[in-house]
Amino acid sequence: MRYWLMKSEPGDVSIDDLAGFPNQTVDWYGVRNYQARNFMRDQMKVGDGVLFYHSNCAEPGIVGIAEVSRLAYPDRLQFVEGHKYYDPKATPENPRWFNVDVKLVRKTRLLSLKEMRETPELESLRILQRGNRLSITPVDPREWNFIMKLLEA
DNA sequence: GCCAACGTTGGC
DNA sequence: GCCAACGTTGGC
Repeated sequence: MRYWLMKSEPGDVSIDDLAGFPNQTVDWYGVRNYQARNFMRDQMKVGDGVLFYHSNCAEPGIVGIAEVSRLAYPDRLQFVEGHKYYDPKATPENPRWFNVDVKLVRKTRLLSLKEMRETPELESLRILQRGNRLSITPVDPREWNFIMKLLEA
């Protein structure tokens, strides 16, 4: 069992969008970075914990807890010609991009990027490291537990 | 909109 | 395989 932080732009899929989706589940489409893909394809298991993070918006931060609800499978959009996420080098026989399904556990208060930066216990969070741009990053169990406590408060 | 940081592409 | 050019991310 691992823990992850997954960024989503609320203009694309927000926590409220997720809450309104059938089964409160979304296929995590559109990842086109190999490191992030590898995390999904090679490491994520059903039941892994997910911090749902709003990025590229007015109030960036963690807004909910979710879980991996389906193992990685080929991202359908890589095959859709003309789509933003189309990849001409991908074929159904040899897909390049994968996604898991993510299911909402519960919405939380906003744990803002600012607050995380001001919290010494979270210094080691990957997302806070200089220059980090990865949309999916592993979260240490200690970091996860600490964040769970912060979100209860 | 700016721009630092970083990933990808493609000529050589 | 190098590396300059270009594209993207994402906070501010």
